[in-house]
Amino acid sequence: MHLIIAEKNISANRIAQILAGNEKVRAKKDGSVSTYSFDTKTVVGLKGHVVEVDFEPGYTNWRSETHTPRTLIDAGIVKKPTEKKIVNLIQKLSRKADLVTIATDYDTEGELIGKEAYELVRAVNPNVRINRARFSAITPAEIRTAFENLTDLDFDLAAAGEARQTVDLMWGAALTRFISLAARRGGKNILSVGRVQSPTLAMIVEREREIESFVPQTYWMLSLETEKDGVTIEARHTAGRFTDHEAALAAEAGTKEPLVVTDVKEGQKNDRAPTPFDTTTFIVAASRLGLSAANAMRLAEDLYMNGYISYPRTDNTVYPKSLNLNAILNTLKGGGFDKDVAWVQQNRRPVPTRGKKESTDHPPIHPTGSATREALGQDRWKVYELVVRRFLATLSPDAKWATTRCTFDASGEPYKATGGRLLYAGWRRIYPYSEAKENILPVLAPGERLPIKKVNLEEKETQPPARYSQSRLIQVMEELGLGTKSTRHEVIGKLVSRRYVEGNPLRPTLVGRAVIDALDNHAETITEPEMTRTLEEHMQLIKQSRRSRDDVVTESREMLHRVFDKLEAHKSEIGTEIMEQTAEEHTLGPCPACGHDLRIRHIGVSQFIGCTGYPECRFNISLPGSTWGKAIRVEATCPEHNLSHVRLIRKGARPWDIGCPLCSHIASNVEALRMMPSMTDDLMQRLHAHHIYTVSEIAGMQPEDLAKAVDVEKKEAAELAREAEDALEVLRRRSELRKFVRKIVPPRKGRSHAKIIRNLLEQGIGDIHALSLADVAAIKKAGIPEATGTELLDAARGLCNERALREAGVPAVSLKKYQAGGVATPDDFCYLPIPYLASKTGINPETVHKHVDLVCRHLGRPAPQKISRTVFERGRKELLEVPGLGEATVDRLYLAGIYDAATLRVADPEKVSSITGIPKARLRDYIGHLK
DNA sequence: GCAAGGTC
Repeated sequence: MHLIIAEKNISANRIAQILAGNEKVRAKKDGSVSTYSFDTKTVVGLKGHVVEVDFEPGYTNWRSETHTPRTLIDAGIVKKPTEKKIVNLIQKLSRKADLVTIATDYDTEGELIGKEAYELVRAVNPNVRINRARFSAITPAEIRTAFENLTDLDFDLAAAGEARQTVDLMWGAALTRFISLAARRGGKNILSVGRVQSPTLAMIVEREREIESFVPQTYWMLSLETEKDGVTIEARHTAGRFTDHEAALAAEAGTKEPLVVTDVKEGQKNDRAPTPFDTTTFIVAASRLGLSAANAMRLAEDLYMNGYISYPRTDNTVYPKSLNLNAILNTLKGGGFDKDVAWVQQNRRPVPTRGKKESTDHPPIHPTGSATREALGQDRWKVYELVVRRFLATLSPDAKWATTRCTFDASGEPYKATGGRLLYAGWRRIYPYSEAKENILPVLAPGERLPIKKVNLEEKETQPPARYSQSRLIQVMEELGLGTKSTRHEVIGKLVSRRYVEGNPLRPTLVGRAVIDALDNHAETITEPEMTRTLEEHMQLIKQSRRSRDDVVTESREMLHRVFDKLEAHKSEIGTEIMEQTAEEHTLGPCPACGHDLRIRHIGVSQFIGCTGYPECRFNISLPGSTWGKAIRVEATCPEHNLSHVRLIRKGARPWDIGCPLCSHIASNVEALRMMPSMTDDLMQRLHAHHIYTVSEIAGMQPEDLAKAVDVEKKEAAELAREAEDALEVLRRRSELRKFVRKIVPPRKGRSHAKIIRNLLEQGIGDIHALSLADVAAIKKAGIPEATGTELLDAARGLCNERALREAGVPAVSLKKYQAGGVATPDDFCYLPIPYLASKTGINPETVHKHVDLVCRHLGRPAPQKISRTVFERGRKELLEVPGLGEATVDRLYLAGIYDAATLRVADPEKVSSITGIPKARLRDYIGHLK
């Protein structure tokens, strides 16, 4: 069997189809992994890297005393499978193979991925022949040629990739651990460091610094308006920017009629058709359509997986010879682009445009299938149309412009105007994404005199450099060689998720700045793109067998040791610097009570806003628990309280904007304060003026302090505190009700618990006790369906009964026995005869009496007489001696208070029968017997 | 819990 290993499933399938020719390919799924077989060949796709490098065991504990971050530099490195299913399948197939061909992508990572597959094969089949197919596009011609000219795996090329892996892992992991530990950050808040991410972050930080330190310069622009044949012409002073105001004013004053045309130059300009899309230019073009880098890539991958466009991760801007451009045009025919395709076929440029970069891995991004707007949906269609139009544009002729340059003299002051007219639209009729603005000047001749309609002197300021947009950053990263076509957009995502940067255009956060500061001061190697350049040079040498992988890695290890010499010497300094700089991230502004800073505090799952003046100042604002989202500070500030706004963020959920924490605190407590009977608007204002916002604060205050604060008598203050206590109690019960309802009523769309509680409150149901007394109709009105409502009522009643009995003093253990015997309510205790209770629960009648006595007393009812155990047992015996009277009947007689011969003898058969259901005749027999 | 690189 000939096993062919491709880089990914989709390539495996296409390689199989091409090699099989007319033969049918059998696709088989083994678990979740597909194989494609024909003849004696089987093709299987990897998933890129199926193994990952990691440190040898023993380095998992970040805080280990022996395995410190520095020891990671010299730690052994192992490869471990990340895609177990694929690894197992490859090895299973390898055992049976007599030839293995590695057919991964034609680039460094592809060679490394190929070598990983090679090692997996060798591990189970040491003797099988393994060779390599190299192709730069999966087209029939390329694939066939590649398989007719099989070569060997290039181990030097793969070793270059391995060197990169090792260097990245040890630098990244060691520095990440060091700096996170120094700044005491763990879990989700670690501070990551890496060869690509750190220089990228440094660029964003650097740009922000430039913006902050930018000093705007004032300058002046001078222009005039003239007119010919009713067309306004704007001409600018040839001096351009005037930095000297006096000079600008003088030029303005000197601009006088006559205005004479001094020169007219007509020319032509070629407007070159755009070059084929690689990943970066595609992302830039997509960002003009309003798509973020990550979104553009997601949509492109989707289109690729469904066969509409070619592989979207490429560095190539030159169509390979093997790519059949005519066939692609034919594929697009008949669809929504029919007219455009026909035009391109008729007017096609002799050779397609080509960009500066040419590589072997994949062709430029181009359409591969025809699609409709309906089938793709809005966003995918936007991207598909962009790819199609770009492809067509690269085959279209250049556009041509007629240009006019005109100079004027206004009594000695020189002016100029330029015009442009589109002579031939060429590619511009296909590709409307970049605007081409025409400015048509009227026909002018030298010596002609024109009127001056207006002279404008505009004062302007130089602008700071712009922040990086995502797409601009990706362009710059590419220029600097940072990251790859597949990873650049992910790096930005990583910086965002580490909360190093935010917004688009990208701004660094305080954490982002602090990390770059620390690294710049003590480990600048990792913040500079230079490191990537050097690494690439070294990789180049490895590829050419001029240096070994181990040699390059050893050199890198030594460098990292020197970096650690510096870092470790300044560990505590680095830590405090980062912590001090980032503390601000949680600081919101002045405490209303004492003026110190308010700060967001996170303690476990709970979070709140506290005062840095604690414990002298105890002012604080509670926040929802972190399950609702982590509280962070946001840009906006409350003009009234001068506090930063707060937001709760949670993965996968929309952010919850709390806004000004103090405004929100006040608003959410007004209702509770109004529950106090003596509360007035005026009183509330006085409380707020003293930074007292909650009923619990009022309840917790000393009357004299409260009296002083709101300027009332001490007696009144004491009354206020009492009212606050009552309000608190109501609130406590309300919150208990909320929890209770939440536990029993499952949440459903359009039926939020908040809404249910509101409805219940409207009906006067404010706690569990009130709920237990409600009827199903009322519950239904609150928006709970009947079945759930009944369940809710039963649960509420059960809980209230149990509470009443517990409160009366019935011990928990006995309570369980009563409940098991069907005795659940306080009424049961008061009205059921003691012998019945004792018999039903197996509890000693004397104990039962004690419980009944407790409950009756609690309810203010008279307690029944005590029955001793001996009386009870003797009575039972007496009753059982009556002929025809059995155990079951005795238990029923208990219900009517009959427990011995004496009580039975004096019983009224009529009454007893109605209670117990025992026929009157039988009762008369029993009584007759006793008499 | 760390990187960057493949791919989904």
